[in-house]
Amino acid sequence: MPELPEAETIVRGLRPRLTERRVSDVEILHADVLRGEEEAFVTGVRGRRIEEVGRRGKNVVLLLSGDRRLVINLGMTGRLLVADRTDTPESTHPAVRFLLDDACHLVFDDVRRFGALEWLDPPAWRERDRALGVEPLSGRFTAKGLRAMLERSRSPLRSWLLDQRRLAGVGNIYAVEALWGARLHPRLPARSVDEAGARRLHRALRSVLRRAIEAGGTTIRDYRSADGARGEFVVELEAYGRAGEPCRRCGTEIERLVFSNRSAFLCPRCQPAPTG
DNA sequence: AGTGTATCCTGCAGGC
DNA sequence: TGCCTGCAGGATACAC
Repeated sequence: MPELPEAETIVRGLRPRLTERRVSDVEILHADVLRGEEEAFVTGVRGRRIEEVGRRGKNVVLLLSGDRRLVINLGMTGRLLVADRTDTPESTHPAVRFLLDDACHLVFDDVRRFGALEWLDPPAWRERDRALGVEPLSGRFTAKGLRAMLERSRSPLRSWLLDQRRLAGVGNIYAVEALWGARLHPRLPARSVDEAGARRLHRALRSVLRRAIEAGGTTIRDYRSADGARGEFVVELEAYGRAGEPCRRCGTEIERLVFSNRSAFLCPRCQPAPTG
């Protein structure tokens, strides 16, 4: 999906355009992207004002009047596009359209419809928020804290990083990139990372996420920001999608390996395989 | 606790 | 040109 940097880029684009706007109407084109009842969703959202536009992990969170939240998980191919008219060149698979102040549209567009839109009251939001791990760019995420969390798990590092209950917002691209940056093998068991390794991983995670936000995220194929722009971080990827190409640190060919049904990429020299 | 597998769904690239 | 397979940024449920 859109991972943390892509969600953050979308949020920054949406914020000035959505804040203080009223949702005057909602049009559901594909009800399967709604979690929960369509009726409840429409009546819950319609007529409310958008007070804040935020992010939690990979989720875009719109705070609506009456302390309700519209939580949007973009899945693999979800987009949130703002447009004056109903249709834009970027909106190829509209699933939900929000009419704002009878003036412009917020379109949730999703080719594969793995995305999910949910309308939450305060208790449901608290529960959702609690289920997600620490924000990796917040001050609460420290190298020490990371080390302590890693010590409690035998899970391979790449799987460990993808679990949203531990860190919120890291997906396959940035997990792979951070592990390359920290010189740690994706299959290395979390608890065998030493203190220096944990410090490198902490630093690499924050660095790659920050740099990706600066570049407006990574567009492989479908991802677009709120105004339809592509994410330019793709040219800065060191490992993800580079199988067979030389490692930019040592020149060794980047390898692809598959586990947990997903591709990982690594430099076999910089990121030595765990022994045993 | 962790892993592999399947599922949701569509599109695209590559091989033949 | 068409058909087939594999692959894709995610989340979740299941069996083992």
